[in-house]
Amino acid sequence: MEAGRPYTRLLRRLDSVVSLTESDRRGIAQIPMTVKNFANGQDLIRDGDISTQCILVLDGYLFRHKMANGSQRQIMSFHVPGDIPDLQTLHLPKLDHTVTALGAAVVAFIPHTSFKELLQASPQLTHVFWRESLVDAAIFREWVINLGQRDAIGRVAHIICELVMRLQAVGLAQNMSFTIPWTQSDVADAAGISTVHANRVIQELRRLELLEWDSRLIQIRNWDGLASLGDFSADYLHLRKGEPAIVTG
Amino acid sequence: MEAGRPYTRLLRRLDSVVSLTESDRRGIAQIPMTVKNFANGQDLIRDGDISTQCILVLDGYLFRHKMANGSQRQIMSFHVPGDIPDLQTLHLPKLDHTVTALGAAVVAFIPHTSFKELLQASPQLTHVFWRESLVDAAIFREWVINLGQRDAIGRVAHIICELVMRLQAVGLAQNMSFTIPWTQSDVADAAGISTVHANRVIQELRRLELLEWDSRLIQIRNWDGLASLGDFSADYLHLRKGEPAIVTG
DNA sequence: CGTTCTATTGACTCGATTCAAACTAAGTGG
DNA sequence: CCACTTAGTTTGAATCGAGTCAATAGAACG
Repeated sequence: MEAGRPYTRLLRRLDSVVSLTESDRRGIAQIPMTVKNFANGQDLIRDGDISTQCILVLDGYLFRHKMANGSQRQIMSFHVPGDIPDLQTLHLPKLDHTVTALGAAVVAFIPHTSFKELLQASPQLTHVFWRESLVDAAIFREWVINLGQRDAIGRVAHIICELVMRLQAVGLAQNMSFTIPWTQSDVADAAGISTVHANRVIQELRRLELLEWDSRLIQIRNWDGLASLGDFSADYLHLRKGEPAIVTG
Repeated sequence: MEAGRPYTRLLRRLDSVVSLTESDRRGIAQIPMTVKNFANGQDLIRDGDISTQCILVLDGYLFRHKMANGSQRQIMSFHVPGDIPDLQTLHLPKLDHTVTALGAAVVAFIPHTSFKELLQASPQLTHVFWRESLVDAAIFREWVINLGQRDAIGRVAHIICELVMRLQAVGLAQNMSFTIPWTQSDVADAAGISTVHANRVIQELRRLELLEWDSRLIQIRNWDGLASLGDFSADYLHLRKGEPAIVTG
């Protein structure tokens, strides 16, 4: 497990969005972070909690989910290193869903108080983090489309495409392949389909030679085919280096 | 059509979230706004556009949507007076979906430049608008659950419940009833079902005496029954007066 | 008063779920 | 090292919710 100094992940992520000033980089490097390990399936924060700190993923995966009708779990997002899955708690501290570790995960906790002080002092950083929270929202919009308009195989293909792109953006999907410690039942709950059908869809993806999917290791074999089946276009991820970040003069 | 001074809608909306200072209220009242009318079905901004201003709904409804697989439309949100459906363009100016008028609508355009100046000058207002954009995201998360885990009738019930609550919050759903100029095909595209099935589901809602649905006028007859069928809980709307908004000292 | 939406209905089809069972891999403890 | 357990994957058969196609009925519009 690579972890390094916790803020490195964050800096590397923000660098992909905007060029930070030296003062902003120093501010981030000085922010207090508490590193902690979580085991597979462990909840980090739960639906209904009032949060006082933010979670920065350093290593491994997290996912956000919520129960519908009391028992049916919907996974609403997966999170990769560099993500802050509960950034919204900065201004909306009451949780309306649960954040859980997918496999063993290392995270850093950042107290809201110091985070807010940092943002207060820098319009540039306010822009970058606000933007991050808006990309988060853009991803949910795409998931609405995914669940509302695509059939089962398209949904799963789309989820894989998104993960590859996001992992690639932080240097974690070399050669279009990555490992993720999920089960087919996790895939099913993210795609809004049954576990049995998830299994059939995965087999079909293999049969079409779009990818290899051996337990936890996924290797894309035909990106164009997969992207086309999943109706995937990376626009909504807003990955490229952004527009000028200056707020005013 | 009630419109009044355009910023009144905005102030009234923000008041429900936090208590603004006199200086913030003045700042909002002085922001330049251009009022414009739109006809049913007219696009305000389109997928791919680069936006330089924000849209404040004054009267009527807007909706956001995007095509999947080239031809299937998914509606991802409805917007009521007081909403700023493209608030995200402030930091993410490239549109990844289209905003369209649902029926005749009156909106105010707010230039990004003046909006950003205002926010730059007030941490309080930054908090309030950032929060608004996070509630927007929370609503998308709930729609992910809606489309992923609920059956057709539950989805439509949930959408109705959400609309009632949001309209009520801005004083536009007296006695649990409201008018909205949509067609059953719009409802279908929001719920991710076919038009024919939307029709059957609406008839079933009537038959169960949960509501009356005469063309454009919807009157809830049994809120508890409707909310229970739609597995609705208003938590995710984060409607109540918020937590202290002070960012630092 | 015809044209164009929109709503409604019936018949048929299909994608996906459910239920049930079998199979595989990975521990765990004796 | 082997019996036993448990979690996860795979398969088949029956069923069902929702889609498609096609036709009709109403409402709205110019």
